Amino acid sequence: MGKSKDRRVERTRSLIRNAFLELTQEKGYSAVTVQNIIDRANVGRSTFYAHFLDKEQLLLSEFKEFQDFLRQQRGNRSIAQRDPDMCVLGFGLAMFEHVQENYHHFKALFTRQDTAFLHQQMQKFLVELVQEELMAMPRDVSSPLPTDALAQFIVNAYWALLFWWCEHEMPYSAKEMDRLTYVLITSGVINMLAPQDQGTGRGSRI
Amino acid sequence: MGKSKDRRVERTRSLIRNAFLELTQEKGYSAVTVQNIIDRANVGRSTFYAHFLDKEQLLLSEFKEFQDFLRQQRGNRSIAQRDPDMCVLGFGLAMFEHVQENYHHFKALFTRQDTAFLHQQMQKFLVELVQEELMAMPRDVSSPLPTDALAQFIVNAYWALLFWWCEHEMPYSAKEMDRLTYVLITSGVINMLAPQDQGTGRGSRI
Amino acid sequence: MGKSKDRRVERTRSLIRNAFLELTQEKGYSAVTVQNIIDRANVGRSTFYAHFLDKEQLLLSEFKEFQDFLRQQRGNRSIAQRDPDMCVLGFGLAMFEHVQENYHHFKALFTRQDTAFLHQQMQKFLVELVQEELMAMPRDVSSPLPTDALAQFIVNAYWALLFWWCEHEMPYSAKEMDRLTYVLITSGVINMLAPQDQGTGRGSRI
Amino acid sequence: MGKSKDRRVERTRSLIRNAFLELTQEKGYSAVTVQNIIDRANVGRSTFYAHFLDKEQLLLSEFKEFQDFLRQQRGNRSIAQRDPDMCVLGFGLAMFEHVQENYHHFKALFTRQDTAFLHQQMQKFLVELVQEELMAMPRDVSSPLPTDALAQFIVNAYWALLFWWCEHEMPYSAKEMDRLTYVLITSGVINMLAPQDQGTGRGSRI
DNA sequence: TCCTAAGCGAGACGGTACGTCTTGTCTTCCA
DNA sequence: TGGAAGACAAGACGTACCGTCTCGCTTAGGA
Repeated sequence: MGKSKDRRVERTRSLIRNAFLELTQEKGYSAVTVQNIIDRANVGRSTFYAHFLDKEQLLLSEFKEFQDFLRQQRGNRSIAQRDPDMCVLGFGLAMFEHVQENYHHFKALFTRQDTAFLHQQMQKFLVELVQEELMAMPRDVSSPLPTDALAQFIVNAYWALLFWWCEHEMPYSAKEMDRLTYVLITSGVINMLAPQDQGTGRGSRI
Repeated sequence: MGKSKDRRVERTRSLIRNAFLELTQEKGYSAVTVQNIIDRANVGRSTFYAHFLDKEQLLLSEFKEFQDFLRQQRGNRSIAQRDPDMCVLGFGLAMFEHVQENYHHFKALFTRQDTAFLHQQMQKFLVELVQEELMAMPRDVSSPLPTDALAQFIVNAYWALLFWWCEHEMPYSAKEMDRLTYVLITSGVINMLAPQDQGTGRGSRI
Repeated sequence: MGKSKDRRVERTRSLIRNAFLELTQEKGYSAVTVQNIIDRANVGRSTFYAHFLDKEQLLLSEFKEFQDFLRQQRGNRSIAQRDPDMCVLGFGLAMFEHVQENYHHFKALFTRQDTAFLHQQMQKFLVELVQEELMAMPRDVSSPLPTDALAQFIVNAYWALLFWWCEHEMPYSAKEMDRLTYVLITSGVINMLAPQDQGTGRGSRI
Repeated sequence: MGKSKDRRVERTRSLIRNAFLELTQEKGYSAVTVQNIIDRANVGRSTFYAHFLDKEQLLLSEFKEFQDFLRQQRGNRSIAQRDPDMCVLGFGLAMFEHVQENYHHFKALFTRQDTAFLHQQMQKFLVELVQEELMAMPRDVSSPLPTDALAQFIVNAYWALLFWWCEHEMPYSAKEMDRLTYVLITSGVINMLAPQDQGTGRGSRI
């Protein structure tokens, strides 16, 4: 009863994804044409369109699993809660680590000025993720900024640092980056400029 | 030496820019074609290319004046320094106000998912602006993060809030937005969640 | 010897032929795709190609039996020869009658401007048929036109009238059509314009 | 005021038509792709489609002038009428001659089995031409066949002989072909088989 | 005031990539 | 294990834009 599918399907998808990955790293996302991809993958034009709506969706599909992975970090909260620092921003370390592992791929996608839709898609996803967490937290209702604005800020901070990190060939470890970002977000720039009290001793994460 | 120029030149540029503005607001940047623009402007195709390199540069040229305006805020520092809050982040209020004044234009450019290059261009510009300021500041050399990373963080924070503000039809005044962003950046999220000491009393701006 | 084949084979061929017939009548031959046929017939793609070389051959195969039927009329000559009119052009009446019986099918195949290969195939077949007959006849060797040209003329005449007949929803009986065509071919247009001697009394058919 | 058009337009159309002609003769009509044509003509794809609806219309447009030429033969009737043979079927000789002059082009278009639409288009045109003439003639209203059927017969006869002529590398002169066709049409096959009175002495053409 | 260089509209053009379509082959799976 | 189902490569199609170009017409500004 298991639908079983044709084994070729997975092979073809794989050929296409790999060809795309290679080409993206070689020439940058927007310079790659569908023709390039199918030539490299030795695949028919219609086959490409049978599997992916277009080049954009192909890229986004690559990030679906990344998103699932990040979302899954939230599931680990029961463990995370034992470590009081591992809470709302639990996805941070995982994200830095994942990017580090697939450095070449992300580098190609971050340095070029195309792929904006990717960034927006990812940020939108993260905003939702963070927002859900924020809403679940007990917090002062008189807070001046709505939750979504706050989430926007947090995600952008992470993204900015992630971007910078990639562009500069990862001068810090993933753990350090996560830590630094966390401090910036929670305690602000002050601690970065005049690190008198280092901010982190202040209590549990957020 | 006074080359005097043909008066028609300015007229033509204006026709093109207006047509472009209208169309962008109607259909979003990426849906507008050069053909659309020249039709609306009643202008020949070659005329368009005589004045602008392409559609992208046309948009960027619109932002050149915005950038000059923002850069100019730095020149006002002598005055600003009397108000200790008006320092490195002096461009903030001006930016919120400018966007507010040209709301419809910015709204079209912010809500859609195209125009990534614009955002990147603007952020790159702002990063440089902020970075210069940061470098001019006396600061602890042992600061864990390099200046450009810090600038990246600051600019992204402003941009994230600006974006959010536009998307939600400006629920706060420009002054309030600037204030909130400032607090987020300097003192972190803590103050937003549990606003016990409001953060601003902590000292002069950065 | 009668290995009975697989009954499914015949069933499948039938499904395909019927689907094809329906679709041809609905949209005209050339608008029908192999995909259309197999969808309508609930049959796999390879199944189609297992049974027919391609769409064209499928149509031609439909006409094979028609051709056999027409050729068979020559076999009836022993009877035909008693009627001196039933000779070389003996296939004529049979052809008109057959078309009349399968009017809807032929209508679809004649009115549209595709199916040229069908017409050419049929005409080629008829030309051979007629030519054989002509060659068997005792005739003046000094005849100005070669036999095949003559056969070409004769067949085209029949086909032209058949075509016209179908297009105009068969305003005459099959017998009348055969008679008229016969007269046109043998005695020419003269008799049609000024039918003084009606031409048919001139002797036996050709 | 005189439209004058761009001179390039005519040049481009010419390049395309020539490329098409060459290719058609080399590989046959249906084997020629639009890409082939524009490659050979050194012309952009969109340019092709700006000038011609598609490959089919390109071919038909080539025949428009042929049709005009044939129609024009009717205009010569005032002269024709002095020669009583030159009347309704006046287009015949002109047609055979024209085909002879452009033999290679027509050969390519007649021998292959793809171009059916061309034949039908030309026949439809000729049927109308002949029909108009027939209608203008004083004739017995009791004629058994409608004018259009008669026209169909006449045109098909001409076309059949023209086709045969081309396929066999023009074994007769254009004048002879016209004569033979004329006799077949007016007096029927009888005269071809037993050419006792050659038929032409019978009076004026039709 | 005339003349001439430039600005301009109009739009043809070569070119590139797109997403759709159909064909005939080839592989997998299932009864 | 033989035949149905359908995935696949191949490649033509017609469309949409792009940025370059060639025209003449109009018009401003210097002579």
